[in-house]
Amino acid sequence: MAQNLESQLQQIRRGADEILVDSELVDKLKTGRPLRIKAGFDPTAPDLHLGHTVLINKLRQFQQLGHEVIFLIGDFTGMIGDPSGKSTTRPPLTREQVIENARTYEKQIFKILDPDRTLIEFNSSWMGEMRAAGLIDLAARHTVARMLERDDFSQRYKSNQPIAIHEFLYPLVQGYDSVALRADVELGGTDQKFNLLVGRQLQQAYGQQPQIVLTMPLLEGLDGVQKMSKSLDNYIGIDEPAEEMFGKVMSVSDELMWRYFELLSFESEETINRWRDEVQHGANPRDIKFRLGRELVSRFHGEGAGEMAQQAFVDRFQRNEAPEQMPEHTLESTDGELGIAHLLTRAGLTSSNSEAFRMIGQGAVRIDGERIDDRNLHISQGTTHVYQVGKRRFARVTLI
RNA sequence: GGAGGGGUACCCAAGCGGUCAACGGGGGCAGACUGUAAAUCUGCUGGCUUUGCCUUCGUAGGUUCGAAUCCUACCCCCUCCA
Repeated sequence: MAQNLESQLQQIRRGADEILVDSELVDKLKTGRPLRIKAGFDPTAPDLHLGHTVLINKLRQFQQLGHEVIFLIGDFTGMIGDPSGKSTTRPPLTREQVIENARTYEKQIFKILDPDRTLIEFNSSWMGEMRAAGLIDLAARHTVARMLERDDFSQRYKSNQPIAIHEFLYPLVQGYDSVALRADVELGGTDQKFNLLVGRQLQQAYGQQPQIVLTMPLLEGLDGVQKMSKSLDNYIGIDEPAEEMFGKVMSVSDELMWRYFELLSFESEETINRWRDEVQHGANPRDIKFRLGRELVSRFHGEGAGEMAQQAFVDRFQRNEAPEQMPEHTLESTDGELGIAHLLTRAGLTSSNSEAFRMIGQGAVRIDGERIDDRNLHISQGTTHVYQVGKRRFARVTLI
């Protein structure tokens, strides 16, 4: 199972932002024993998106290289609330929320990780046992000055915003998790660097070899600029319908596509480089993007789902066909008919009559595939048509 | 506690008595084009019983023929000083 050192290192480094300390990683790999790879997840975000999977993919890679993966669900720390990058104190989650979210995590990650070679741990299992004396002992191993090195803490401290004592405990507890698990390597996003380094420091304080810290970049969202996040609505959720997911991948710019390949694809770097080369020599980037879409959709929706999603995409956007599945509505007419604008709005295709009129004016509205331009069109009772606004909004409406 | 600056549409940001449903940018949507829901170009981006009407510029009043623009009070944010 163990591959030669150079090849392992090359794979591990792929996409990584930083490896601290690289030479120590080499030493650990040289021992030939399976390393214990830790990654912690704060169970506050039960719906994973592709941004989260960057880290999980890296875990999978370690797994395939024969190492032992520990997926740590921070159910205990989740009750504290990670202050990283936040300017204000976060409200803690309730016990029930944490447990609920943790279950969702477990369900989702095995679309990527091999369940037989993944150890799932909850940090409540040791933190819940820890007595106050233990916690104070832990707190004694780190200093306030070092805590204040962290940028967000120092910002808040300087600008006189409150920092509750428990927020200092978060990095300590996360670091202690590495002690409890005897982690060899810990993965995290670049925003986790400080916490990960506390782990190194604590491990040494408890007489262990410090873990290697490997940070992964935060994946850019669909806009290509800001990090993928739900609140910015620039994300691809791993639970999204196949066609939706495929479409969103296709909407990624040609440039950003390569970033997605690097961080999300399981194809080898050589293969990806070859495709990049092909595009430079005139190949259509769309076809390469198709591959990415197929790979990702199949990963989350099962073998063959990617091909089907691609076919649906081609039918819809290249041949301009209506999708097979669309919302159905039955609307009541007034005086035996209904104005087109009202119909579109009541069918949910436009958000207001004014918008409906605008769409008609822009030539965006089709009935059974025929473009209409009469804003005063009335549809008569007893008819069923497929109404379309733009390329993506469809509904089959029956008027009674 | 003192001094000053500011709150405008999804976001940023102009406007400072009528020509303002409100410049510009971002985002979003649509159209064209296209080898893609890439890129590029163009348009749209309050509502309605839609070519006319109604409601918006922190909140509530007031002045005026007429206010986002002036006045009063209140709420909220920011900067500096203590």
